[in-house]
Amino acid sequence: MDLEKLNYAQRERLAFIDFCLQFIGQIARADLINHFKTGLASCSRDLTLYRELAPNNLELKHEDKQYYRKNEFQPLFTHNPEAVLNSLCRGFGDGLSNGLHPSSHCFDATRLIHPDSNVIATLMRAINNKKPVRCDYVSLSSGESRREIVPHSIANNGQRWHVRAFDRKTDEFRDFVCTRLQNVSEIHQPVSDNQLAANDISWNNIINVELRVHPSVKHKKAIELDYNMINGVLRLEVREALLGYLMRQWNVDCTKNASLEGDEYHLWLSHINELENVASMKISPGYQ
Amino acid sequence: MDLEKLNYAQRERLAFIDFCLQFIGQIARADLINHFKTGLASCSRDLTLYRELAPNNLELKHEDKQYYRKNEFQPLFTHNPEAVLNSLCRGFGDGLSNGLHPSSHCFDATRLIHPDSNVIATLMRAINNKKPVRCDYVSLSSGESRREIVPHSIANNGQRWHVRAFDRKTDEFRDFVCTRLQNVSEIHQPVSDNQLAANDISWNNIINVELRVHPSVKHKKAIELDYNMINGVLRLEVREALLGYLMRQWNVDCTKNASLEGDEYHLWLSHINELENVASMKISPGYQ
DNA sequence: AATGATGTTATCAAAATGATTGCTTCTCAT
DNA sequence: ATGAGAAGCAATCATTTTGATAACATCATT
Repeated sequence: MDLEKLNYAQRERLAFIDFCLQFIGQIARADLINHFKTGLASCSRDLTLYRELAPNNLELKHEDKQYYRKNEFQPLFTHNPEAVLNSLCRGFGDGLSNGLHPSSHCFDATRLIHPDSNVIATLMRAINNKKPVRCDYVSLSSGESRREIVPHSIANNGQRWHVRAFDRKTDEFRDFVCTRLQNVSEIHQPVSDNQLAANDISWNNIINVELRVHPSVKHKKAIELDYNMINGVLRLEVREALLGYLMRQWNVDCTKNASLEGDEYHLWLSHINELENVASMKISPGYQ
Repeated sequence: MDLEKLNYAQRERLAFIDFCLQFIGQIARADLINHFKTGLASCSRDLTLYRELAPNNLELKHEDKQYYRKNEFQPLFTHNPEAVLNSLCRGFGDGLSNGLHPSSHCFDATRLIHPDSNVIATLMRAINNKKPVRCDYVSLSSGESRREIVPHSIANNGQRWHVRAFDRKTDEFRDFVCTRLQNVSEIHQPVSDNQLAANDISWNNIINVELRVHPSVKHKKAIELDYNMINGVLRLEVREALLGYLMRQWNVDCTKNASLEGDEYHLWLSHINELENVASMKISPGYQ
């Protein structure tokens, strides 16, 4: 029997069983019924099929009529850690949210900023259509104003979702915070080439940086483990436009001699291939 | 025709169509085939069904043989913004990762710390089973040591995934960074009550805090929009044990008179119902 | 005007699913 | 210790869904 030959729905249910066994340790028929709104007999069939594919993965305990993960468990599916944690926090099953929380013991960081789904939708479509967008924007520095922007990407900077766009007011590419956009609407006009992503130099410029454990850290190994460093070094390629955010998000000490003090500095920027003219770096801890 | 009456797989495909129209603006049969590995005729059926359910949502453009979102579009499914952005960045379709990235224009913040999937699995199962765990832990303050801990929750503090657990070495509840745990294995022994979640006082204690726009911010409205504040106030209920992380994650100025300087301080802690003895607050910006 | 790519519709066979039944196993309360 | 109850299993059959195929439609391109 081959996993590939099964249909999407069947694979999905098997993956669910696999997931529950691995990350919860147990599964009952009722869980499957709840999640997939499937019939009773189907669940038995699914469990039987799973058992055939992986006989050593589970066993039924009659005390509580649940299937338990056996020690010899070998996952049938590869579970990406990020996706797993997301599933545990928010519920398994993207797209259709049927509210089943696999775990009440897993908590993602509190998000205080929630972009509006319609704003995201309008922006994403405009990006896809290569069309400009008209909106009211409330800037931190200059307050509210009506704008025309030509968006090309959406990115999270660790705190907020930004849209990267050509700003027709200032004639340059800038980041706009998604939650500060209001009354967004696509403009059905063509866009001149110079306002498209290909011309956003600091977006397209990839910077190589090298991070090391901050010298003030007592037990280097802890940080090396966190960042999965090889020989104490973590090499990254980052868009120039996003570099400053990254440094701030991860509290990277950007002084030349790692001279910042504070428990939060676990990393130090030990090398960067272009230090000059990286505008986004101005928000980095200790930069110049 | 009623959405509820359709089976899971069918609803999923309709949700996918709905999602693509709303957040990409278009969809072709090939996209469905790619994603669900479904037959050709099925896709036509799905699109036909979708059209029956929402005749004004899409139209076929023959120039490129794609279905396009119409202006009158009304979503058939509710798309949670967080889930949407996740889908755009990582691909639609949890559980089964078939690698279809709906968008190459959407980027989540760079994650530099990736917990090991097996460690998470072992921890989650131990939590569910209320069992202790033996592991090697590399602490920032005291280095490497063998430990026994009794975990009860996993939480992200904005940067890292932590496991909240009773530490048998220090006889108190503590946070352990998931990536610093090695050689993790469940101990098949019962746990005494005082080591279980119910006894983790600072975890169970919910603190009420009130955040306001930092007085140094020029255009208050921008921040109010970000945090969807009501009358300039954002009220939160936070676990005491996590409060300090939250304050640091969101750069909340925790001085009494909002006296911290720096562009990153958008928020100010204007009220807290218990200020004394909140140990986790010691990492908060400007606390005491 | 022919060609090719893609979508549509109809039809039929194959596969998956739902529902029902009778059975088993084990726990728990009596 | 024993019978009721809960949950799972396996077999069967009806129903629904899906896959495959073919004939046709539409439009852009050449």
